[in-house]
Amino acid sequence: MVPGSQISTASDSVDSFGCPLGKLKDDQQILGAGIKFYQKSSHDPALGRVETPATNRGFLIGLSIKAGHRRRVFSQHHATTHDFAENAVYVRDFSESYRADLGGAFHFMLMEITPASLAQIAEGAETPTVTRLRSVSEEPDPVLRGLTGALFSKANGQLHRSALFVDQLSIAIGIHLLQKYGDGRAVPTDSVPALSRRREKLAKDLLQSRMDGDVSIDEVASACNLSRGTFLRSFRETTGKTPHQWLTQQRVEKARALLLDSTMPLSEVASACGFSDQSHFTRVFSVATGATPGVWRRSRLS
DNA sequence: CCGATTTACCGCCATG
DNA sequence: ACCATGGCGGTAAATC
Repeated sequence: MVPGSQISTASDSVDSFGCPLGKLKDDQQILGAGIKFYQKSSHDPALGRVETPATNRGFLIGLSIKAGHRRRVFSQHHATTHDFAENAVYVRDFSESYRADLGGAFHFMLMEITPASLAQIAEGAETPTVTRLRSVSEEPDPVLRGLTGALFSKANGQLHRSALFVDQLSIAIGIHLLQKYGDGRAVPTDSVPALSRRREKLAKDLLQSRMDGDVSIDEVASACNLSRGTFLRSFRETTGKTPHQWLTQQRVEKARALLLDSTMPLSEVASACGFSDQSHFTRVFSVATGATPGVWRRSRLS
């Protein structure tokens, strides 16, 4: 099961992520147990366009080592800009095509993992089986930074070549990825039934209404004709999150929008998103985004 | 599914 | 005035 490790340096014109290699100053690869690791960097502020068609390669996790990278990601009808702080992580699904313009310095750890490898790691780790990761952009992950840093660390001026070192560490990284980015669904565990489509929508709508009004979990559960306990379990099964975590995510998303296209002071943004208090808002937002609301807003206004 | 227990979050305040 | 950080108690949420 262990493929061992090897290190290579590619030299084609475009790497496996559609990135023009001539612009890359540093490009290293390590094959771990079920995960491919890359470290890539460039100082060229105009890296140009990256494009990958939809494939079945699984998932790509990117970790920005240094702040200052920026990319504009194009989807069907619109484009979004992302600024990467230090240790910011993005996760994307290779089954969706990807097109982006890169800018600013670029220093990334990249990890590629297939659904099969995810399942295998989950099995060995006695965690709920997960074969998918949720899409993420710009979440801080210092733990992942530490782990991948160790992987690419140098001993005696050279990268570790011990297969055992690489394999064990890659498994540890895999477990971390599962726990932090796994999206709980897609496993037919009939012991924990998923929420029906209808109930899922109902529950989410009710939770949303809580942005201003007030709904308790008990009310949502009974609206779904479920006991509190089974509702919580099923909700987690289908969304991978607790109702609260899910709601918090919605609130932060709304806050991001308001911060960008309004000049409301933070205290107003806070209450508009269901945070009754500025300090609490700042705290939650920072955890979710990696930057305080004020810093985040200013960094987006240029 | 229910009840007990633990955890987390929220709101409030103080402070720089 | 505005924003960031931190402590703290009560309570809803989540787990067992």
